[in-house]
Amino acid sequence: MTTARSEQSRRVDYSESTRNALVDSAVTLFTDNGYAATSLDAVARGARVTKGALYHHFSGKQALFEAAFDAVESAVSARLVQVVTGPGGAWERAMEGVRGYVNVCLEPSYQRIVIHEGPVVMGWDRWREAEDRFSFGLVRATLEALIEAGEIEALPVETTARVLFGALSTGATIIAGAPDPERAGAEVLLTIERVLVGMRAAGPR
Amino acid sequence: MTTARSEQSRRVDYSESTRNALVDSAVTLFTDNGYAATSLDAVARGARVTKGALYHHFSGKQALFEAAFDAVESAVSARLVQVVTGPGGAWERAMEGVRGYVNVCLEPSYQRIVIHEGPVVMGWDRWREAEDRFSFGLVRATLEALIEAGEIEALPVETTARVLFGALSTGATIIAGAPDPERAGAEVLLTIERVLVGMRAAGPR
DNA sequence: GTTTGCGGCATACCGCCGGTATGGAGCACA
DNA sequence: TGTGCTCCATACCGGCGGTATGCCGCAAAC
Repeated sequence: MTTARSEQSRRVDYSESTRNALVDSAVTLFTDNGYAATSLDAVARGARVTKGALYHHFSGKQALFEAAFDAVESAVSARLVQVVTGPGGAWERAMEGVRGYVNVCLEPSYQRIVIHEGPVVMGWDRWREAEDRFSFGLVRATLEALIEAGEIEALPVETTARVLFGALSTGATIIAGAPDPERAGAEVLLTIERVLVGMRAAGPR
Repeated sequence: MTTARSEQSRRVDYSESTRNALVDSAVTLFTDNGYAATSLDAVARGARVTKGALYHHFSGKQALFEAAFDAVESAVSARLVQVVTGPGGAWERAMEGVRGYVNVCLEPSYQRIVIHEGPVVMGWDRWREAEDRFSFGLVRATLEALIEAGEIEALPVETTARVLFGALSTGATIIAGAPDPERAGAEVLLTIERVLVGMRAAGPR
């Protein structure tokens, strides 16, 4: 790692590092205090720079939020892809994906920045676009795989995937806010599984 | 209606009227521009008063939002109760309730204030409490009725109701944002119905 | 009818925060 | 060694949530 990045000049190294520090600081503060209650001065302080640096790298508070959003989503998606593309049949991989996604939703950063504040801060349309490239895209792909494998009967993929995605994130929110997360997690998984099994319908295997 | 309210003094009539005007103005502006982009001066102007009046009736912006929230929810709940307590068996009433709720979710005020910004502005815990007294309470009660009538097999009511509620509101959001709401509405209803039918499971009738 | 109290609201003002304008420091390239 | 451009700091502005203060008029007390 010491001699890496030798391709680019030292100057852009510094710049990248500053930008990353700003994003990290933003993720932390947005997660802890929410978008509205987080001041840009605080974000800059957390990255040990001033607002001038922040406005050099980002056009404004919204753009900073979107950068934080992308950072969280990228990390999460990378992990989920591993789970969903593992060994086993389509059904097993899907169920494994459900478990994996619920786990992801338990992380405070994902829950607050991506699920809760994302649609409000970015606007629902833009949030929807962004989601297509990340975790929702995975849910949709998994559902398509299930249909292609004949595990569940054909249905409007886009709509079903959206509704399922909503059910999943809602479930994860329940778990995170429950007094007994262990128990709540089991119940949520059972509920989602029951829904999927119900869709298995006519001739599953 | 002319001689109504004769019990209370003219002064409190004025006060109530002012308060209602503020809430109405808040509902309109929060719906159109969202919480963050709505200034209290604008709300006051919309009610043809000043910020002094606003702060006399409400402790701050959050309290004003909650008043708007309650106003929207009250109107909606009243309508939904009519639908759910209509004639017919438990299953029919439930399906009718689903259709009714999806319709409710199509109203911009309900969608933006209650579903989208509510959890963010009020905080998820407080939003959850408030919801118990309104539309979520209805979903839960309907689900309980279904179980009691033996239409679907027993399951953890609270969790299932929450997940179902999430699926419903997500579905409504899809419809509202779809290029062809007619078609999207049909698909969402079909999806939710299929989920519920899947739960009907073992031996309903 | 006069006085007194107080609820209902307007006006003026403060501090914080998002955003902008400006300038300086240092690397790259000629 | 100039020259330009990237990267960032400093200083400042305007808007908005929130507060302090005071007036106006109804209503009860006498």
